[in-house]
Amino acid sequence: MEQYRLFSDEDRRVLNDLTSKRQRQYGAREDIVREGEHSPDIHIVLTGLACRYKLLENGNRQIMAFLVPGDPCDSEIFILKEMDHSIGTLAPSVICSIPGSTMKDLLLNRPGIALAFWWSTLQDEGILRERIIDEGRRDAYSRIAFLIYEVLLRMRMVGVIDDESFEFPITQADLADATGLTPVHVNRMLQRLREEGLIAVQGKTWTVLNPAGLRKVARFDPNYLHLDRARDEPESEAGKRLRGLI
Amino acid sequence: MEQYRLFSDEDRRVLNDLTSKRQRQYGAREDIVREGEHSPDIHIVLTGLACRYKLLENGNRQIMAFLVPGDPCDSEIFILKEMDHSIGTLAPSVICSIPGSTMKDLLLNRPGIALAFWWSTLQDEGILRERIIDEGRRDAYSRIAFLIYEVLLRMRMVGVIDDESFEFPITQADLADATGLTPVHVNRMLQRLREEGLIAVQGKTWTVLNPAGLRKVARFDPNYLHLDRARDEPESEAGKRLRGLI
DNA sequence: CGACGATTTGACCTACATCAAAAGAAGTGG
DNA sequence: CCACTTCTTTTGATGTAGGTCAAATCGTCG
Repeated sequence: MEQYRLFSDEDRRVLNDLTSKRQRQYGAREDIVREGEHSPDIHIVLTGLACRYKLLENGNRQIMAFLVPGDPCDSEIFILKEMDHSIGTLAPSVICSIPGSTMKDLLLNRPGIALAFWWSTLQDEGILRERIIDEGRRDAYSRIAFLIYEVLLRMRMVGVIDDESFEFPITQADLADATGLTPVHVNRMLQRLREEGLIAVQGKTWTVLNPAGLRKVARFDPNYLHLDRARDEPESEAGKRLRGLI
Repeated sequence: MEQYRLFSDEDRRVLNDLTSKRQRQYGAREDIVREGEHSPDIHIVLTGLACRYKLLENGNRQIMAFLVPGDPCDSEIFILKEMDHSIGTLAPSVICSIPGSTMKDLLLNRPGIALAFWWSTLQDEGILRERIIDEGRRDAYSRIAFLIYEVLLRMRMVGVIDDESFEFPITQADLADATGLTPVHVNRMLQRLREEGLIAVQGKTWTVLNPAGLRKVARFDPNYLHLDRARDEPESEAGKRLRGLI
């Protein structure tokens, strides 16, 4: 979250405090909150990989967003009666939870932290909107390229990687659920991306061999991630490092 | 916004005050804020119809959301350096603006109003997620049915209509931009919806002849709109009226 | 009335889906 | 360490929803 603004020492202390308590280890493919339940807490992914998804009547699953370390899952969700989607892990992950009452307090009484959460929400919305464009107007090949490029960037943003390789413990079927394609077609598009020398996959480790090429195929414009920081805020070190990539 | 929670008299007064100032009349197809600009204010649609959209490199336009009267456009957007999408009217509309500084103040110092804005943001996100499912997993016919049903419901929510007819001054090309289909195909699907006796369109007035039928075709589950109000909040009159429909 | 945008129709084409089966990986237990 | 199951990836053949292109009709507004 510090991507967006520098916290005061006090804010940072409060956040570190909160996230170090109430941690829980999840296995792969476990639900954190389920559609229809009320979620009294909010959750933050600390390590691993999670996603928002929804199961459809016909048994299909649509993954609507990936959640990488540092991502808060719905900072305001506790005010709702029930979840309109589920959140689950894709890989073994550590998730921490913060009680809704504490969140409410933070959002109303700690402007610095509230601002960071707002930024995160806005970024989330941006990502959702971009996915709509993706599905509406990009073909399968660019769509998958886009998704991979976005994950690369987000993993770099939060500092879990430093180069072009990242752990992405996901199956092609998951990717199909996220892109609205069939697993078969995802497979063919991935083959093409590999043939073109854009990416390489060994086991769960994905490597972007040609970031510029992948970005071009994806027609990726990172403005929706709002990496340019808030107005009138000094740039963080992490931000500077990231700028090399985009 | 009162859909979500009842305001105190004081909150209502503040909001009425703010929205009655700084109103501006827009024609059809005018931009309110453009991608790339910084938006120091937030906007609220008072009458008419607006949308969020993005122009793509190839000239295509993707409409990502419709904004009906009462909808705040990005309550927190003023904290960002620049917009990642544009907001424009589809029909002549009255839009009011609230300065970012005032918004910040409201969000931090008026819990009642802040809560209503949070709810609106969460609903927005829900709508975006639903659109992703729509494009990813529903066929063209249900997709259009879904969109129409959602608009009907949202118009009823905010009380601009009382029955199954509503002003929806949109072209089939707009609808194509919103669904990720071609105008030609939108046309054929609309014909089918009319043949099946589900809807009728005369000019800019759309009528849902068979709400239950349309809802079934759309496989519409309204949980993502969170009409069930907040936890532990008494139900509003508007909410009760609406419940008949869903 | 003329003109320009919106809707409609028809013919044809392609990206992706569907179905089915083979070939690899990878985990499990003996 | 090997047989066995089960999940994942890959390949091939075939089908179809929706795209593309082009022209005709319909509305509406100056």
